[in-house]
Amino acid sequence: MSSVTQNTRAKILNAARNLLEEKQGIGVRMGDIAKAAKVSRQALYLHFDSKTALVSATRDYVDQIHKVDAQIARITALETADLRLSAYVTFWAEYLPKIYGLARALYASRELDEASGAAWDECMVAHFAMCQKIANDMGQENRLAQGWGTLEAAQMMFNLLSFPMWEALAIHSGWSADAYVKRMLTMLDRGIFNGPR
Amino acid sequence: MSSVTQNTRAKILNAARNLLEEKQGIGVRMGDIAKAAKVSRQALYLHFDSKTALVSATRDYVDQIHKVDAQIARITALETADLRLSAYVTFWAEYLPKIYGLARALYASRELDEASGAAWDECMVAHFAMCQKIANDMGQENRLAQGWGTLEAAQMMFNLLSFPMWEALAIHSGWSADAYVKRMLTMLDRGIFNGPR
DNA sequence: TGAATACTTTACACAGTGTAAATTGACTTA
DNA sequence: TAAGTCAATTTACACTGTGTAAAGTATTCA
Repeated sequence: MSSVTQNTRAKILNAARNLLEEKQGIGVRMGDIAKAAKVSRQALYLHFDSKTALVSATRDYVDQIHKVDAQIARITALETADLRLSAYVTFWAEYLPKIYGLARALYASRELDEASGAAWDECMVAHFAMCQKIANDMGQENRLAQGWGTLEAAQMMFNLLSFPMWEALAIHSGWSADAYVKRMLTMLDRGIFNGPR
Repeated sequence: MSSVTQNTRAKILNAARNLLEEKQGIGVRMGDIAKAAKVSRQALYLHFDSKTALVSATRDYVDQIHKVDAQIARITALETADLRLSAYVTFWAEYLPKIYGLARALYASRELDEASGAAWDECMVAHFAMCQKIANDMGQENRLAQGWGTLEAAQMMFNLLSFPMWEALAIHSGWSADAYVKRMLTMLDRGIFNGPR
């Protein structure tokens, strides 16, 4: 009757999510997730083909919880490219800490197996699309600084806002979210785009 | 008589270097290196404690071949911070492709074991020191833009010139070394430092 | 002759992922 | 109540790659 009747798939996804965040994405084994979800390790393979598939599904699940799609839509609907840019960087700085463990797990195994790499790339598609859109809009508004095409601008922006860059600055160097946003916008505004207006 | 009498350690280091570059740092096993060096897999452990130690030693060896120390000394000796900055970015853009496989191998295993992480960090110490030095010099010359302290400037510079950033732009996005240098200098000059003079 | 050195050979322990198959228990349907 | 279905469990094992251990071989040196 009550929502206690959680199905196994959801139990696994929750356990995976909690464990990945708790351990910051490193050294989480299938057996650990199974134990946390109170199912057998084999049950995991009944629902997901591989560890990569599980982590990937967990990311989708978390994105759903955070209503990422709606947030992106909101940002896309903003009036000017400037507004979209700063809203997006702000969103990004709030989003990354929420999925840190998950992102780290995916990013770390990215090089090791084919499937992980693909899973990571898939995550990054939406991010790159947004960067491309903003760079495009800036181009339309004639705001690209000397020496930048829209593609190169998008690529630089994409990498400036990449996960490893955020991790290095926010986690390892201890920058606050505000400092991160402010300085990233500074770099973008001064480096790639012509000052507002 | 001839230099054919290469000792085993050197044979292993050469094999490791060639294989790592050839395979771009991914999927190179101890057995593969042994085979390439024409020694037994166990001989590797006679000379190096672990795979991480071997890769790390290979990096030292390659740095020696490329006379990295001398290059760094040359750059440090330049007159102005501006000259040092552009010489360093140029050096970096020439150096990274030469050690791509090696760097990728170290970077990828960085998260997995303690020792690899330490080995990577050790590589990065010199890089960060140079960034710090340049940011410092810029500060001395009163060239830091509004909103940047020397530490934050050094951190941003360090990460802008990080391996994953270079890899993304030069390898994945296909930027030429020239384009990389030019755009990085643009970002640094406009984003962090006040224009020349 | 005999000891030291450097390497080889063979064997194995260990971790973690993924597969396979037989078994259990609960719920459905006739 | 019996048969059938489905999800999960249990147990066992294959596989990969790193690292360890120990006995054997070949060369050099004294």
